[in-house]
Amino acid sequence: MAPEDKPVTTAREERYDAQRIEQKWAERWQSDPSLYAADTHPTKPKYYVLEMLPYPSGALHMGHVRNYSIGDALARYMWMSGYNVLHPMGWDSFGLPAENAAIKNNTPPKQWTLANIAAMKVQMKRLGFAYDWSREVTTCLPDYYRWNQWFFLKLYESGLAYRKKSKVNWCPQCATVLANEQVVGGMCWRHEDTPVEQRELEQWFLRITKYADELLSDLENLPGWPEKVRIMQQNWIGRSEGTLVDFDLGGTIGPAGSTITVFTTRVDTIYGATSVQLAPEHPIVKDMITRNADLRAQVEELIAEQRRAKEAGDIGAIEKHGVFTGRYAKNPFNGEAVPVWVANYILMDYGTGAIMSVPAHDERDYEFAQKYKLEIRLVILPASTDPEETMTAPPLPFTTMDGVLLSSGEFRGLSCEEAIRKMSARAEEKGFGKATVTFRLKDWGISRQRYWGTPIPMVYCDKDGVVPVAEKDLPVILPDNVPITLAGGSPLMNVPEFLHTTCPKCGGPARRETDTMDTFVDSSWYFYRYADAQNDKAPFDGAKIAYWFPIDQYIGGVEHAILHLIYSRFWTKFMRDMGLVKNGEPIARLFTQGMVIKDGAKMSKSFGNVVSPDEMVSRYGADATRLYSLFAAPPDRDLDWQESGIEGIQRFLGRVYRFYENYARPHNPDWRASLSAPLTGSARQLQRKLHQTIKRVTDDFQGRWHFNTCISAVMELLNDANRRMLGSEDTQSPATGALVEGNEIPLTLLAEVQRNIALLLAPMAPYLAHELWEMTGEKSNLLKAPWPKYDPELAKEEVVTAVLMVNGKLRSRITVAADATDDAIRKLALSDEKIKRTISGKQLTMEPIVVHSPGSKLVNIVVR
RNA sequence: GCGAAAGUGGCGGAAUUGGCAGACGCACCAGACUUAGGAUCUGGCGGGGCAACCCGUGGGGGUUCGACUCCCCCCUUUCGCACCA
Repeated sequence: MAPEDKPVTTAREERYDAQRIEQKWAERWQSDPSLYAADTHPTKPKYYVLEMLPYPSGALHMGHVRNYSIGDALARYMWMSGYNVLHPMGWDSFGLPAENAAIKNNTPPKQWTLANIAAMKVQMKRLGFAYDWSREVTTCLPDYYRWNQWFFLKLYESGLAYRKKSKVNWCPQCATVLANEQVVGGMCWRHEDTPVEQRELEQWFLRITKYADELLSDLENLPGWPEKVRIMQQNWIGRSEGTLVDFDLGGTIGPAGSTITVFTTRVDTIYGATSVQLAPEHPIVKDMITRNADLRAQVEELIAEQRRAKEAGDIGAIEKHGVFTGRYAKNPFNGEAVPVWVANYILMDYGTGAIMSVPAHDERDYEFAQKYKLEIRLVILPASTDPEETMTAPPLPFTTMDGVLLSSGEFRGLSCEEAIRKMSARAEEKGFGKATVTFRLKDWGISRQRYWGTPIPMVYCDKDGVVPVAEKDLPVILPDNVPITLAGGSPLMNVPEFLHTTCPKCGGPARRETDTMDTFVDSSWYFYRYADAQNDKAPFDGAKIAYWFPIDQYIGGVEHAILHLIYSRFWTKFMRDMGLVKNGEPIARLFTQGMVIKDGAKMSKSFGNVVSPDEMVSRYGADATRLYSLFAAPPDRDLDWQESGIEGIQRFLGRVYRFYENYARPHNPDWRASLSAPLTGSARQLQRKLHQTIKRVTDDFQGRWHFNTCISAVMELLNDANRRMLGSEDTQSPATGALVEGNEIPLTLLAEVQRNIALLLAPMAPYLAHELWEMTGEKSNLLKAPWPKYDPELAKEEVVTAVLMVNGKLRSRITVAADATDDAIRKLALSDEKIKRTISGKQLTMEPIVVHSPGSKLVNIVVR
């Protein structure tokens, strides 16, 4: 090797300076706004990768960084794999915190929000996330929310938006109504200590229940969704097949009528019904108790009790109470009159708010009947019961469907399943009931008595009633400079210029709806807007949706499993029925990442364990921050943030950098030459390691997304390469790091290793990877450089370690050829000195077992 | 109560299909280079034992030549649902 071919050795003091490198590349990237733009005339296959858009609270937190690091790694990998990638970002920017900030700082919500967006965008750019900012969506701006209003009009036209007075959830802290989905264990989803109250209000609802069946059944078509999320949605929808049965009260009681309709999933047990139980808030109860002050007081106590339990979040645990109303209702199947009770364990908002009580075959009814000494009547015999021994009935209650009806008139002897079918049919035929399906899912109440949201585009006219705003008059602009208070009703009521308008129908004076929309409306379709963000004629162009949808990969926290993700699915189905889109589901694959925790608790202000991304970036760099968030845990698990861990990653990046610094020789003509002759010895081993590493990283990007193991694979490769480059101790001073004469690693191989490490790190640590790419003399843009391919032949081992076991215990190891036959391996194993010692004096009980696994072999010798 | 996931060194975590338990990193220990080291490099690092060896993946049983991995029972933690008729 000629002296000038010796690698340029730089001073060891030349350290990895993340700030310098990241500054340099950030400037280059930002000078080209089209760098991350999706191709609008695509010839390549598409890939739409999306991370949940943030609420612009003012600063990113580590959960965001983790979320976006995963998404960005995937987007960059897909670019390198030759896809036309759509990777957008936006702001879920309506919502209460802006109003709270307005009160606190005396800053208008708009100003506060837009300033936060600007600040967070700077953070995102500093972190190097590759977003197509030309498609940015900001939900609080009229060019977005006008389409919320447009959709609302379409929903109204289709009868899917309606107004109704009803009991609604009210958070006194937020001073607004909440959707059912926003009530968590009786508490407000934003204020975990604030019990939700019930208020009677006139509200706008979206008829999500129209799609209840489809929302449920289509879960089957989402194999790319986590099982957990599908189950949560399934439970939330809560489909339940059953029967409605009318129990006659023998004369009209009051305005609410003369019958009680009960809902049951087990009509087969109806001959065992010994009472009817009503929810305390059932309308007919009022009519039953008007003349009895004592009864009235007791029922009021039941209502209060239920409310308290609901607010405490432990409904389900309260002790069962009830009162007898003095009335009887007739069971239409056997004509028997059973007592009517009011009980605190009956919920008004499920089924009909009335049940038939069958103590022998329902645990709750059993408990209640025991307490109040109501009759318990066995009407099902489990199939396992011996008919000869009917006297020894099984312990009550039992709820098995695997049984036969007993004492049930003409239905006696039928199986439960058959009985349910026949009895439902009978009820319908005789006109006292029918088979039915109920859902737990309720319509989505979207009215909010708040300022910072999309105005609902409706007008109230004394002459024409409720009138929608004309499409051409959209958007209904949310006025600026509105005084914000948390007292009484929407702040918009106090803005005369907004409130007073003219009726779109008659032109007479009218007033506007002053409630605004739930912010979950904004996020129900925002991802469609990314496909056509500049469109001012329509929310989007259908052809563009047809190309990009469904979203190939959506990434976010599991806390949105129900709220956002069920609303989004509903919105898509509605748009499909409008003919606006062709897909019935918005998201093909969903990934829910784990939380970021520290010191055993979720990072939160209240716990005081928040780590600021800005601080991490300025201390360790964006690459280290991102890479650590990928390295510390598999992405679906919780991540335990440890400062020392990110230091380790920073050291690793420093080692990578020095590996290029120390061995950089872009002037060598051999540098870019490809390897020709087959390698041997140490070089061959390094080459093998390289190809194995490419395989491991590629497999993970395509499969499990265990970036932690990807990164460790690259670490191993680097360690291996460094060791081999340093050579043996006697010829090499570790301090200088210079290549030495006689080193077995050809420069072409070294160059190949360096090129590939840059490629493998490109999705996860983009700044450094770009710098390294340049250091190797590459001129092309790493962002779209082809992802490396491994050669299975080169990855293959030629000799492998065979593990020798005796009776399943490790005893020795030998090296054998990778293609050695089982017999040859057995022979070698049995002649191994250690093995001979271990098995001397014992008998082989069977032929030694030989196992081939990738990269190794195993022999188990069974002796006695 | 129901459902789901998890439990592996001092710590984060690896072991992709039943086949070398502890990869990789952190922390720690020793050494090198140094005026210095919170830089860098080298080596060590589950427990016990001088050693041959023995023990070890929450606990107990089982299947198997072989179990972190499969089956049964139990314990703990986290999450979701919770009187849904």
